[in-house]
Amino acid sequence: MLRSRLNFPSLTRSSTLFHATRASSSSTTANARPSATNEDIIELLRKNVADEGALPEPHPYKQLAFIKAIKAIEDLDYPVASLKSADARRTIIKAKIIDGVGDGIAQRIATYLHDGEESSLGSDASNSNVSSPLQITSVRDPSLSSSFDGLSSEDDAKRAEEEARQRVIASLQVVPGIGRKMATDLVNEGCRNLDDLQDPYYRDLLPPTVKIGVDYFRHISQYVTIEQADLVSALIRDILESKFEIHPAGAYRRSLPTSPTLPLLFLHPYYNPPLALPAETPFAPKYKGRRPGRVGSPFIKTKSSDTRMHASLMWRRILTPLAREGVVVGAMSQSIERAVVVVRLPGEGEGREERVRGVSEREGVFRKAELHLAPFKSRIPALVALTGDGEFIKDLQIRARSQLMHLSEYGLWRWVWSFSPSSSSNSTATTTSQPSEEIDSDSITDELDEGVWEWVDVKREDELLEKLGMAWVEPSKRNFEFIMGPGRGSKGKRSGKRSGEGRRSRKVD
DNA sequence: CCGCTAATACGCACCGCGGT
DNA sequence: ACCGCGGTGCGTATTAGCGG
Repeated sequence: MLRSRLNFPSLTRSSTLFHATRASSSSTTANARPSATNEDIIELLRKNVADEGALPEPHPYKQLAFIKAIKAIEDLDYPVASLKSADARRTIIKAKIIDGVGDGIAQRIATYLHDGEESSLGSDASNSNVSSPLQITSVRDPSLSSSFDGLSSEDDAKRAEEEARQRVIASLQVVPGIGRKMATDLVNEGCRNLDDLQDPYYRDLLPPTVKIGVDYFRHISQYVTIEQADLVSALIRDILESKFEIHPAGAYRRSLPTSPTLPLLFLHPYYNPPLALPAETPFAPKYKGRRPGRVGSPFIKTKSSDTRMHASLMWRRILTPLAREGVVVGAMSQSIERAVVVVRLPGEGEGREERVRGVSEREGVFRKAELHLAPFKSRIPALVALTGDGEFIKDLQIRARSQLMHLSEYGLWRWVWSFSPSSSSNSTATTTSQPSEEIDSDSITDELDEGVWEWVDVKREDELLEKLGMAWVEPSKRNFEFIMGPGRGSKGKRSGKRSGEGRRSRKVD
């Protein structure tokens, strides 16, 4: 039961079930007529088996599918009718949480449950009164057209109505994961404010990650203090197996008093996958100068199929134990090497019981954390990359490139030519092969791309900085964005830069 | 017909840029 | 200084294809 409150993929089935049954029992009392028993449904499916068998060429797997569904429904400990929704289309979706029930059988069940009502499959009778844009106005101003018949006042009303609508759309977007599109859709469905999102009707429309956002956005929009960060990291260290090395990074490691999120770096000696070489040669940069778009945040965020995800260390040894211990409440995004989660701060002297209860009662203080799992051999570059800040990293990467090296959160590589400069007849080749030469990507021809990236092992942070020609910089002094200031750097819109110290000359070499 | 996987489509957030 | 636009990357939802 506790587990079913989580929104991780492997638990999606049970959690959906949890919400579905509760939702229907609480909100659909008006139209729910759970007269149809599970036996009725089974009877219906038995008939389907027989019908299929009566055909000249019965489809064996089809029959098998019906039989499998019958078995599943027999084992159910709740009435299928409780999955019935006001909208037949949503009944179909809900019915599919039963094992062995897919599109076809779900449709049959829904048709059966909704039989006799106007709103059968295909027609949207039940939907029309919800999706109408007039829903908002009819709620806000029931006497819209009846009391006034002057044209101008009607126009005014319309304008006011549209403004109200836009206000609602804007207000919904404070929830992380809800943008313009989703907010507009929700309003079109009749959602009138943030509180409505708690209603199972709208909740069911949200992807799991956004549900977490809805539940906790008031918490996770608040900054994490140093004390809170210490509290959480200590508890996590305590819970996870001791082989894990855990480093709080980001603004916390830079000694800023607060930060919008808590980045945690996890290292485990067994997690040490082979690394891909840098994708680009030093002479074929995808972009000249600064890369467009936002600065990528470290570590793999790309897709990971459910099965791979659940086999992963991130899932089995980090997220699962932390959820079980009442620390991780839910995930807003997750992949093999990176998860953005909501964590609950442990209360004074709380044990596991109290923490878990706090999570299920939604009592306590919740904050956002980023969990990064790095390959063990990437320990140092990962630590540097996660400590930041952006300008400091950018500076390091520019230095690396100027020395024909490549720095990422995964490692440091040195470019080595695969041909000997003396054997080349091309004169430009010999000159540009000197690492000290200035790189001018325009004048370089393709043949010069021939070379390989060679791994540069670094054991300590100062070693990495030194290899890039930089003297040691304390983590607390790596707030370069602050130093750049409004004069040089383009943006000064970070709100969490109230700390006046950390001033440091930009020239570090 | 179900359920799994891989490929594809889509939505969102964010950044830089140019217009105001 | 601010706003809207377009491009980019990320993550999720959706779809197609296939074995059972």
